[in-house]
Amino acid sequence: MASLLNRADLAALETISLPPRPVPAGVEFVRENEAADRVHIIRDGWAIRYKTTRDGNRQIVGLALPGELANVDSMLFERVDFGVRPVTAATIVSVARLKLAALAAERPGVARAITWIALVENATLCGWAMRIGRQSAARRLAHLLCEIAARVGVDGDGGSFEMPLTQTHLADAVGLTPMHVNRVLQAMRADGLIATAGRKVTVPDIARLRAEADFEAGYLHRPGDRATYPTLEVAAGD
Amino acid sequence: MASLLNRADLAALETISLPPRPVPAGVEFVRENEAADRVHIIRDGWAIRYKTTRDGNRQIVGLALPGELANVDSMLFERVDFGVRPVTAATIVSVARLKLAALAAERPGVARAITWIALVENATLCGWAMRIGRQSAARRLAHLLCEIAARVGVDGDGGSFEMPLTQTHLADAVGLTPMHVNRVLQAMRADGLIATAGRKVTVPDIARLRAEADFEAGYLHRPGDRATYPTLEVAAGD
DNA sequence: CGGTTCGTTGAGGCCCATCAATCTATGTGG
DNA sequence: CCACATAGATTGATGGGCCTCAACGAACCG
Repeated sequence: MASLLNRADLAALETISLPPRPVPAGVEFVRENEAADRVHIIRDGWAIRYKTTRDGNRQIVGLALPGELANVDSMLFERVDFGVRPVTAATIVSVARLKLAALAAERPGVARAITWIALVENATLCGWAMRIGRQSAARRLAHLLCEIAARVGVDGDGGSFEMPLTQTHLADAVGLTPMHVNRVLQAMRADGLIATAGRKVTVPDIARLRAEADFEAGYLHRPGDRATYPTLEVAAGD
Repeated sequence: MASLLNRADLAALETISLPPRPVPAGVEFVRENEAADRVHIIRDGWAIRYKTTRDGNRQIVGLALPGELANVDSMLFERVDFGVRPVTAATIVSVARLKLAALAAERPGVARAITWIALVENATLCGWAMRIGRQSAARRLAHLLCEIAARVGVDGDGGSFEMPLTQTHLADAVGLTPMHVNRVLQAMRADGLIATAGRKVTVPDIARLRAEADFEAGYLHRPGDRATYPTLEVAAGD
């Protein structure tokens, strides 16, 4: 969010933001199928967006990492149809949805940033749908790990990162059972595609993992790919 | 699109729109993984958004029906990572992406409509991901039919509608093979959940189909659910 | 140090994919 | 108006990827 706004827009956003608030791990701070009157920014920790089926299964439909919005949808929709909860203890900053909508109406830069965020989520979800529908368990998992690595900024061989998701979370993200995720991860470790130690994941050869996953980072539109950011208008202030 | 804009915004949009253009069935007018410098509105006909895997499989990630945008993403992203093609012969109206972005920067109502559209696509994609990842073939198909019925405005028992998608399209939308789709549709017809005649689908008992599909229309945020549309600002002009 | 969450292992089975035809519509040109 | 081409729908046999059920091991934590 912040990196998409110039200084003035950011200051205006801070004016309407509530003070940071801690949320314990696992507490559903956006309730599935209930009204949500605030949009939340994850300041610290990881959160999952998920939907639950009537028969009790869960599908994770997105991750929110530090600096990202948990529920943009709430800006325009009174009711979101997914839940959000932190995986780890988290800190969030909240904004009343109508205030955010009003700010977006006043400030084109804010409106643009919101649209940008929504469209990146869109592209990400398209990819998830394609992989869940059309690719093997191994490829889905490899891709999820590539996506996470890219989002936490790991981009070279031997890079490692903290990965607070359990195998059950991974399963819910890629549409598998935890048992199968476990077996596939074992195979990936045996192949040397990844190494794990506790909650830390290491990628010895990122090109190989990406080849296995058929991963290309473009859809994430990360800062640094500013080639794709139209120069028409405001750029980041700093 | 039109129904989300007031008269003035709509007029402004028309100012920058190119004249309507026919596109034959099956012609990919937005190329997967290539630059797209225009946003297209489907005036007539149905189009599919899809992604292709390296090994040649296809996953449909969205439908664009008359009045809808084919590729909102192109407003902000130079390159989209999905392709779009009409299923039937279609007519489209195009707008240069930078002109649309500029219009959105000038007119909050346009920006809001674009965001609205992006967020509805988001909610729809979340649902698709959940069903592909977590639900049975029968439920996925039933839900897709419910969604289509809702989007074409069929809402009562015995309603019927033209459905130009082939069984292969349906398979690509729900992540199955055409053969399996065929078998599941046969079962649904035998159960009396649907009836088909050529390209026409009839739903004898929509409540039963929706129960089978676990369908709730809320996520589509259709006009008529205006309860969810914040009154903060512009409403439709007519 | 007992409870709880997470990871791991194994056996068995089902849902849906794969491969391979055949059948049916629709349309086209001679 | 019919022979033919082509796309789409249908059917059957077989197999595999992943699920289900059911434990057990390991790590964490108060």
